[in-house]
Amino acid sequence: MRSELGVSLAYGLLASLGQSIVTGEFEKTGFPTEAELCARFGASRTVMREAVKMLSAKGLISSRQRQGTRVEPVENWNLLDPDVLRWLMERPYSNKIFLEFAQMRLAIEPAAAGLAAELQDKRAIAGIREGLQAMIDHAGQPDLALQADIDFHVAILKASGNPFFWRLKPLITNALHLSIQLTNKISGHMADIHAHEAILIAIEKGDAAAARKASEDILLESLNFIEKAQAE
Amino acid sequence: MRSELGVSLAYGLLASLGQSIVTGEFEKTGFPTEAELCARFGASRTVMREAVKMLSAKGLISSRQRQGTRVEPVENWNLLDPDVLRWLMERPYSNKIFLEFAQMRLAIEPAAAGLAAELQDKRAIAGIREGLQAMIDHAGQPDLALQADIDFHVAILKASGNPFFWRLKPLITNALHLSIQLTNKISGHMADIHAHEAILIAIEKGDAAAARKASEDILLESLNFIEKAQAE
DNA sequence: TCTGGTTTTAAATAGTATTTTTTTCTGTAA
DNA sequence: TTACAGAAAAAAATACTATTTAAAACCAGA
Repeated sequence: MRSELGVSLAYGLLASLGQSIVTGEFEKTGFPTEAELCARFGASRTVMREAVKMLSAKGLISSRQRQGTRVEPVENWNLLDPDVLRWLMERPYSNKIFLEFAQMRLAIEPAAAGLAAELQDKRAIAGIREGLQAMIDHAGQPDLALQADIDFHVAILKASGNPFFWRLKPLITNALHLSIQLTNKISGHMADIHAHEAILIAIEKGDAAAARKASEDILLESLNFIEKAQAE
Repeated sequence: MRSELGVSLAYGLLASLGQSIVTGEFEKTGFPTEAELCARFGASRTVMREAVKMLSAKGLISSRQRQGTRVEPVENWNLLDPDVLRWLMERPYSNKIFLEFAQMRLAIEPAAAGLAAELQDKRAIAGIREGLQAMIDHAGQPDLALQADIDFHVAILKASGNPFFWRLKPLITNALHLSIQLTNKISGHMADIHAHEAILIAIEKGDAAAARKASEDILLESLNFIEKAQAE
């Protein structure tokens, strides 16, 4: 059996099961046995086991002989795994995750901006500038502007030179995608170009403290905005 | 064929291959084909494919029909995956990763301490206090003291109430394990109990700014220490 | 408490399907 | 006759199916 859309069958099952797990679909019933899963999806046991193994590699489930497979408690999930993060986003989101994202960004991004100012990786800094320029160029087109906004913030992670910061890219990306859904509800809101530019200028000058501060300012403003929107 | 030590065969292969990948063992030769891997490890194709699928779930490799399996560039690895992190640690470490860990801790931990002060989760704060007490009790025993130190810092992540912070536990744990190897070389060095207590007190008082500051102080001191040690 | 049966995952084995690269062949034009 | 283009065939690798056996853990009954 061939899955839709070019993805392999195992990856299709991975995505399907992953989403089901994060939406709590198996909370009451428990995770099905291999045989049940095969029957439900019309796949062979081998390929189903591959999907199950991938899920267990991401911490979502664990299997033991005779006992079956069960969904792990959320605290064992690899929340920073790009796939897990995406599945979490694809379900109807709660206000809580909004706040959690904002808190993470507030920890990560100013630090990354500070490191970028110290490291002075010209090539990476050029990437930040490109993001800013795209934000300016596409100010009228929400979709493109959002992508440019994301590119800008992600470029800062990259410019930090620390691969661990860089790996938080999916989290930042999702956070921005989410927050735009919220801010778009407020009429006429758009990203503050000048505030973004302030980060870039500080990084280019090599002023780490100013870069941290400028990044923090944007994020606090955004947090403020989120809280106001949620109060309504 | 049964693997050593009770772990299932697939997980044994996962660990073995994972380590080989992060140590760059396949850089020159390219990743072997399924058939070669089976021959080398004396395992069936099924179980080998399960291991390979888990590795690809962690971003370390990718497979395509006809083309074989290849190791992904490092930037695609899920560095924050606990397994990947552990494999990275099990290879001879470089000074670079030391610094990268310290940078991450400096971003994460003060933020977590600040959130913990705001949230006032009494139960979780009690966990921090237990860690501190264990540090005091086992001051003379390096192994136990290290574990207590780790427990203390990890408890702060938990007390932040943000599951994304909590998920960075493996990173903090590894960072502390690594840094103790370094600091132990310096005669008579031991964790500064008073500095740790300052974080706890600030959190208990609900003083987020002070908690952030106290956490930052410890980490900067530790960073300082690392730089001094590396200079030698 | 032991023992045997049952259930469920773990692993092995063998074979088919699919995809993509490489090679080979062939026909046509110079 | 040679050169080249395009088509066809072959090959190599993973993707998937099917089936069987093994091992572990639980449960029931003696």
